[in-house]
Amino acid sequence: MTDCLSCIVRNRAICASLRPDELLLLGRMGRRQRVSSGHTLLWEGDDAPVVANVLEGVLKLVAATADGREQIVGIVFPSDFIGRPFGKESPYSVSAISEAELCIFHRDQFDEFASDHPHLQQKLLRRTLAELDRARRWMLLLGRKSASEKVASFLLEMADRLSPSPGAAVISRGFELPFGRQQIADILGLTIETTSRQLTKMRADGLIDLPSRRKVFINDLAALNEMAG
Amino acid sequence: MTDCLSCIVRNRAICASLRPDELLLLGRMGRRQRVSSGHTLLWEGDDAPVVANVLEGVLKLVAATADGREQIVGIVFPSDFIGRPFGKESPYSVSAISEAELCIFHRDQFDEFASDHPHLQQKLLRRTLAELDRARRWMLLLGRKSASEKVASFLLEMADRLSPSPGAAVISRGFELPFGRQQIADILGLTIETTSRQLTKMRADGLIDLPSRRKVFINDLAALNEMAG
DNA sequence: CGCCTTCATTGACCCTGATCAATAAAGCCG
DNA sequence: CGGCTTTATTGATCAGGGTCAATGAAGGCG
Repeated sequence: MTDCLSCIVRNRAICASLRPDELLLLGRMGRRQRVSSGHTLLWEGDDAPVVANVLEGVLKLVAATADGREQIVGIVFPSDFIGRPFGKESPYSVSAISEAELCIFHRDQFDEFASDHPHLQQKLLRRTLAELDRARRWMLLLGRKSASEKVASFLLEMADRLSPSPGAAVISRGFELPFGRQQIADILGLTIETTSRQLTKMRADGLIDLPSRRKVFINDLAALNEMAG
Repeated sequence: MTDCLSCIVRNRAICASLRPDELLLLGRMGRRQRVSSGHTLLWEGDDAPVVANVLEGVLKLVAATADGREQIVGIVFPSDFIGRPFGKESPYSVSAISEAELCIFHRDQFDEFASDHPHLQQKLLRRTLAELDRARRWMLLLGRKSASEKVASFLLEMADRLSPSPGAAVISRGFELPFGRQQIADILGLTIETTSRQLTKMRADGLIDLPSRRKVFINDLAALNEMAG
């Protein structure tokens, strides 16, 4: 079974409004694919003939300067969308930062399907607007916040986005970041050293615990919120 | 005549796909409004009961930290859209930075109209995707570029966006920025002093001319491109 | 025209975060 | 387990850009 019905069906955020026959049609258009951590699906500036729906895993969107400095401009979690419907080339590269499972569509085919299904298009619009809001809040962080404010904001955002259900007590149970230190630095517009120092200081001050490289416990949520500004 | 048909009709980017009767209906829903420079239409965090279409003038989208640092997260030119279709509260404030003329719609009414007109919704989706791409390129600038790279990138982007028609030789004729120095600083995540020093240096190096406070001539486009990275 | 306000430029100094370099701790695999 | 690679931490130093302060130039208006 090469189609992608099961993954589409699971993605209720996008497809809740489709009828069963429409769902079936969309599912048949998709192709399931596993990608391994570190693999780059799309390169910045290349033609992007596909869009995809993320089932499992985490991916990053990376923009880079000519001399190799990198900025992560988006983080893609399960049920998020990759690629540029109605677009041509991808303005950033897309790489998996963990094992991931995708449902891939030919862009033209998907665009056509979307054009014929206003409800799907409306869902896409809502998600894109939400993503734009998130990007803009991130611009405030990148342009105006200090290193400590950046790291505190990052931990709070991750505690929120990594919660399986909204309001779940992911904070009290701690959580596991899908990123290494360099990737956190690339998200925050910092160096790996500054990121590490800030985390170490927050642990020393008792705000957080770092039981392993990627695990985080938040001890003092109020102080962290204060710190994030 | 309080309706807004003429301004809607002019906005071909959004409305090119609507039939004449649909256009008329949409035009009747809108209300024309002039706003003066400096006036804030929407406040960050407030409920935003309207969306609007910009006819004339320039507006800024501003996000701010609790202690008052500001970052401009979007610039709104004529034919652009303001507000958050399908959203509730505005995550940033919207202020006019020049005399502006808008066509304002009640959000609920507009949402309903959009839901019934897939072509309009598709246009909105395309614009939102383009805006998201722009925001993400800006994140690279904010997170990873030096002051001189930021200012050079800014001048090039403005030369491009202020061209009346794509490819028009706005560069050779020079152009007038709709921003003061503080606003440029707020766009680039710099201070006004650093912005001023960079511009002065570029003029001293012969890359640009600054015949008046807001006018810019680009003398050496290649060098500026090089500098922008 | 001349006063006054706003906006921009320039200078001196300092601090945050980058850079360079060394060490330490985890993961990986035979 | 022990060697090897990758990733993270820590230290020392430096510089880009922020901060504070003064000056200068434009625009607004009676």
